[in-house]
Amino acid sequence: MNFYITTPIYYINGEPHIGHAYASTAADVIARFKRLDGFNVLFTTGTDEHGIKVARSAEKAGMPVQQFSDMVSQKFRDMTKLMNISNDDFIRTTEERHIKSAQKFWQMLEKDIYKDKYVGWYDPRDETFVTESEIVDGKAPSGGTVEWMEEESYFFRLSAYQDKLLELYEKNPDFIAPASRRNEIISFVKSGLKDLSISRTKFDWGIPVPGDEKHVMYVWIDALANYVTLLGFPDKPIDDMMKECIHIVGKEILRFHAVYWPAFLMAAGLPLPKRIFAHGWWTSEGQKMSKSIGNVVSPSEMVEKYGLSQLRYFLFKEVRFGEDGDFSEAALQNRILYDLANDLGNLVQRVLAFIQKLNGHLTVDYNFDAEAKVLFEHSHELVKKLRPLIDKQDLHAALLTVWELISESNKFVNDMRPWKLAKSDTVKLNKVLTVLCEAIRAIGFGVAPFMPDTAEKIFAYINTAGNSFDEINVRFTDTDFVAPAPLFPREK
RNA sequence: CGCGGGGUAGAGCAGUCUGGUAGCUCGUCAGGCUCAUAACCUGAAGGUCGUUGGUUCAAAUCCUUCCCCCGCAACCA
Repeated sequence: MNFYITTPIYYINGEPHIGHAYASTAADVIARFKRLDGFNVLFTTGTDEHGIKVARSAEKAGMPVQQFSDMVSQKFRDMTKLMNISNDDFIRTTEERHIKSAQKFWQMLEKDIYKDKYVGWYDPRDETFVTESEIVDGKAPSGGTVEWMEEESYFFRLSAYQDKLLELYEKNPDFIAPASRRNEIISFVKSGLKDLSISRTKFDWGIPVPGDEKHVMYVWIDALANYVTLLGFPDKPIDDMMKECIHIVGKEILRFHAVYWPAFLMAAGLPLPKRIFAHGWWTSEGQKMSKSIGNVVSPSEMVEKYGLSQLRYFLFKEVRFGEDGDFSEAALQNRILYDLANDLGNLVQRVLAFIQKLNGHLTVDYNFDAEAKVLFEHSHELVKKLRPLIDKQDLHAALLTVWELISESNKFVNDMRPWKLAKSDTVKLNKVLTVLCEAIRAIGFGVAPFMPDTAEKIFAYINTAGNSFDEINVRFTDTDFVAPAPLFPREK
């Protein structure tokens, strides 16, 4: 079974911050889950490098634009590494393979492309045309100063796709998620689609339009085409992967992905992705992230201060995926202390340290009593419960589900009192410890997509490879375990 | 008449689409356990679900009146 998941390709006009890390990590969690579940996964990310804004930023930085792009793109690559993102590929829109792909893509749209003259106001900040009514004091809605434009431009017949798009949304209720976003897009499309200007002549930092080299492609055609470039388009067939594709995007670029992109694909006669999922935005300590307030959250700072697993966990536990949320260090500290140290870390420690007291040897006994049987079954059901949640990108609910098993296991220890059994009933003790190892292994797999390095430690303690969910069905055998160290030590 | 989101225990939130004993996390109080990172487990207190009127046998949930808060400017997911 194939599975294709993408992050947005990040526009290199600024530095990577927590928002980029968030989108990439979300896609990473899903990709890792799917790999553990046996899927043939393609997981991609990259940078979007063309357009007048990048050209101007390079100018401001006093660098040749290509050199500027190389530099900023590298920062995004570094962020990917920092967050332990397991992407299979990293695309840059300035690469040869992409230029070729985007040009071919353009040619496949040609039946819906016509040349006309555009006269009116242009907002260079958003790279969009604005109407008179949108302009206030010479500024566009984005706040950018508008410029008068009178130029020849190619147009895409977007208006011709209005009904087809509405039909698409109708027939595939899950094409756009979460549902609230879907409604926004539908009402936008219903309000009427105008043809889209898709080329520029005012600057040349872009992909040349095939056959008319004084035009450069509109950045969004260029950027969206990355998703087919990554599949080897135009040299390889893309259908099998594209149909299984989930695009993770920020809510601010949902329109491009949920309206323009499927319209382009329909025009090109290419298959559509399965779903566009729009995530929400983070505020920082209750306020909008802003350079002037100085509260932009830096992923590298947070990783350094709190740890990678800790940060990754927080991003999906604190807020339901798809909604907006607030990033606060106090909240992060609480989650680390309560959820990670007290619940998860302490469970692993109390069980494995106890086994160390018994000479570090686990004597397996699967003839479970009623209580152990229940925990055993719940452990084996965990992945089954997670699967549908991951498939609807409900990462928050997935974590809650894992934590239910953690709580149940902690309660089980309290109820069974293995420290008493060690003195009175070693037969029962072995059963209790065996099922607890089963639970810990299941929890390790539940946590693995979110916190790969924490899962690795857990697996090392219980002699598990951790490469596939199938390992859950393999029974433990009598083994010596190494002494565990606390997973999330409290501060001294 | 601009658009959107929100007002549910001390705090942060779920539940509202598909009406039917108000739930979660943290905090507070009491108890249990002593294996474990003073961690873990159990119980209790605490809410007339912003306001008005209505529909209904029944409304946090549907319709209606009004009030309040936050975004919609910038770097940006």
